Amino acid sequence: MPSDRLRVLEERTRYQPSDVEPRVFARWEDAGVFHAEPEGDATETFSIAVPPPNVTGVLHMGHALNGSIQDALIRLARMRGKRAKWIFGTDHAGIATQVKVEQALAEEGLTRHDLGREAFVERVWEWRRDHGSQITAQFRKLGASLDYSDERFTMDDSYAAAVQKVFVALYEKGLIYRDNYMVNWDPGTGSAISDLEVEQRELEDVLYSIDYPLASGDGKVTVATVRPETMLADTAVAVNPADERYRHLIGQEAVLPLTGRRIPIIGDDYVKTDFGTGALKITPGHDPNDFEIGRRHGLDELSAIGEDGRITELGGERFAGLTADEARTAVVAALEAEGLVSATEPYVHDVPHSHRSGMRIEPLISLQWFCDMEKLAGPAIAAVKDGGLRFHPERPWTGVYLDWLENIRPWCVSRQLWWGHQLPVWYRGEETHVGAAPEGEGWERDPDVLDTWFSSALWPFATLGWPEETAQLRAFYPTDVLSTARDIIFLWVARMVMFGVEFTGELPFGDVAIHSVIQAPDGRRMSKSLGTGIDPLGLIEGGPRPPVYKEGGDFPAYGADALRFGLLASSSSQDVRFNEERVRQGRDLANKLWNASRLILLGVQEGVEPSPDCAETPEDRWILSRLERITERATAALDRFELAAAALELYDFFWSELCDWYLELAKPRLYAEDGDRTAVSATLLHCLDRTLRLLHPLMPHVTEEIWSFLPGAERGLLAVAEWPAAAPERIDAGAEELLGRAIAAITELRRYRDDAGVKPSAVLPARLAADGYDGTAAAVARLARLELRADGGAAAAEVPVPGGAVELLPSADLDAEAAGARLAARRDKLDAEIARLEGKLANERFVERAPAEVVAAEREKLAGYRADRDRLG
RNA sequence: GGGCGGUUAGCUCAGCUGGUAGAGCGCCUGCCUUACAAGCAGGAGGUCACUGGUUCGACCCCAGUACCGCCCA
Repeated sequence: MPSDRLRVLEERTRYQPSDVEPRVFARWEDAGVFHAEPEGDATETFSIAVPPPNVTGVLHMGHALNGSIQDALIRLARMRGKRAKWIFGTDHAGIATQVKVEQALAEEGLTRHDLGREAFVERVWEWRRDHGSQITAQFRKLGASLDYSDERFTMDDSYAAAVQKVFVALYEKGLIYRDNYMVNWDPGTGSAISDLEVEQRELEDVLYSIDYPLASGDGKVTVATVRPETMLADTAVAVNPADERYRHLIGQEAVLPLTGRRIPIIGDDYVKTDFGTGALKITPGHDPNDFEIGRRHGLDELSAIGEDGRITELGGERFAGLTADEARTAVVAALEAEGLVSATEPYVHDVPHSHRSGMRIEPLISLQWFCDMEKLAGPAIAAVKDGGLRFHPERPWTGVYLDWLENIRPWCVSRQLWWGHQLPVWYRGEETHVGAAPEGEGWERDPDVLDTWFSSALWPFATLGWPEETAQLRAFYPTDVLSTARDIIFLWVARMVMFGVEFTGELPFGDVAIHSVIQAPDGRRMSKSLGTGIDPLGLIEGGPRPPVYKEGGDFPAYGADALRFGLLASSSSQDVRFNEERVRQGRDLANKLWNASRLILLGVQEGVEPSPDCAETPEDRWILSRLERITERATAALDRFELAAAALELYDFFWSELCDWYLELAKPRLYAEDGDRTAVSATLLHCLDRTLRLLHPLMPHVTEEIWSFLPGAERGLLAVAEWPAAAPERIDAGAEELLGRAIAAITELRRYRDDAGVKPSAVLPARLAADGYDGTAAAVARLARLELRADGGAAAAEVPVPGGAVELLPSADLDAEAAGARLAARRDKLDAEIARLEGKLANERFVERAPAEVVAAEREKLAGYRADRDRLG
């Protein structure tokens, strides 16, 4: 009779995550297991700084996967007895948040300019108060053991102080400077954005060939361009000095149509002779490549398009004030009127677009603040080369990281936004002051804010109180691991490393775990705007399938453990398509765990506690041996950041070895009415205890819940139970060999029965004529449904098994003829194998050159096949 | 233009330092066998993209080709 404590186990034949998960999570939080004090014994610490999610964001599949990975690592460390802190917080996400609040304002018919800067920023803070905790709640639903009691925000006062200190320090070192430089102007947000926020999109444009008359009056030079409207700001024509057609023109001048301006014809290797006409109009003010060429040749930098996206006074009365698009039409018309457009052709090319607003980038020369990254990159490169910083998997990400750093470009860090860290820069006339607000009259603060990524580059140490020498900083910095997707290597990883080394003198983390980007099931990018996004909460709690699923219907409530398992099991170094089946596999695993636990916990002898020292049969020794092997393998996989391998190997062990074989083998002893069931009970409980520990980092809720039913003295929470150390001395090769035979024999016999059409319930009389079944014969007989006898006369059929055969005796349930087809097929297969091996072994070169153990193994295989073949007759 | 990755069962993906390929789902046959039908037993299904090379032996190493994808310019 189960005690009251176990009643729920008896009643529930299906595991219900929705009942369990919130309850278990509350237990962890109430016990304070997520919080790590920086003080205490000198035991080891372990920390991970969560890549801060956008404060206004919602949990997406990337968060869910990354959260599952980090949580597994943190939980593993916690179980190892380390003071494990998963640093929690959110990012103010300048552009994204500002856009969101502006959209809300728009619904009231307002713009941020109606409110003014101060009121607008206050509005954003309000928004943050109202919506900022959403993603926190979602991380909790995932079971993430973040230290929620110690939350950071990149706009906290202390964090802002850190940002300012970094800015000022870099400025004083000359690494931050103000310059007129070409930037990616995003007309959508009205701000400059960094190179990393630009994405290339393929677009069909028209390539125009335009004639520029030579100033000498003697002929013309024809240039090709997709942006004719920028010609108003042309300051040169360039040709390749190696180009025979044009070489003689270098040094001459052309007359810029519509304006009459005379511009030089220059020679530059950049010009491709086989593209377009081989002559290039140079517009340093509106094209990044032209900008570089312009600087090389000392050309003027004119702006025909302003920050408002309209033609400047450079366009004269005819064009000034037009949008760039309108100007294109007008300029082409004007050129055509003068007969200067000599050709047009469709042209498909990559065009930069804002990752933020989706609008086409307008390259402009603009006065911005830049960070010179070259000096900072040196130590970041060295960190990888001297092994202090390790990527997992090493390839190809180490190379990607190094390539970027080795070709690093200045970083435009100012943004024309209101929400963010306003630059600590003041101007008065020609004076510039950088730092705290200056004394005196007439200073005006630079209205721009810093790129959000500038502040997130400080995340691993600013969250711990830097620049103050806090206890937290001492205990938890450097952090141990940064886990993220490949698309964030430059945005976060590299910059965190650069700033970490520069300001703390230490790498912010030693290991970088790069995980898959999860694509939509149809292979496209997962994105809300494409309608290809899948909400992780919909999988945890159930809900309608999003539009990517044509078949529609609802997701069942798979639960957080199922989602975690599914994501971890399908994540590798490659990008992967989201696979609902893996989540289902996770749910099935949770259910199987629940039910295996029911079998064990409701079946064991009362008062017995888990113990690995009670083996009394070969199968006991076998499962204890297997348990040590999986412990070793799973631990190694986790330590190598191979979460998928850990998940799948644990699944395999639990399902295919523990459940399919050991539980079945143990049942007779477990159910025995008389006698002492201590040994089998203790061993079963030990198997369960160990399995729960091993699976806990991956599936924390279900394992914690089952843990609470394990017998024994006050066990405490699984979340802080000890991670098992592998005990190699329990590996028992003899038992593994013995059970390997038994399992193979049972499988062989079942196959025979099935092929011979024997009723599943029939128990066949049989005689064992094989060696190596000491202590397992009874189990073989039971699981293959045989009744073993010593006599019985002539066999009706022989089934080859390792070490010999099982002779099936005549009985009403056995129609030996029915197995004929199968036997014939098996003979054929054996004949083919024998022929193949004979051929291989007859090859002198193989016998001579292959390692002796390989040859011996092949010989042994051949002998085995021949013996089986003989038995089949 | 430069670089990186992929191509393995119907689908989604594993496959460690070369020794005749695996999982989940799907499919077929049987099972309500007292933990689990979200289950159990058995089965079918693969010229590992293509072409050469190295090797006793290649999914794995090398060279090239095709297609798909990503990053950088």
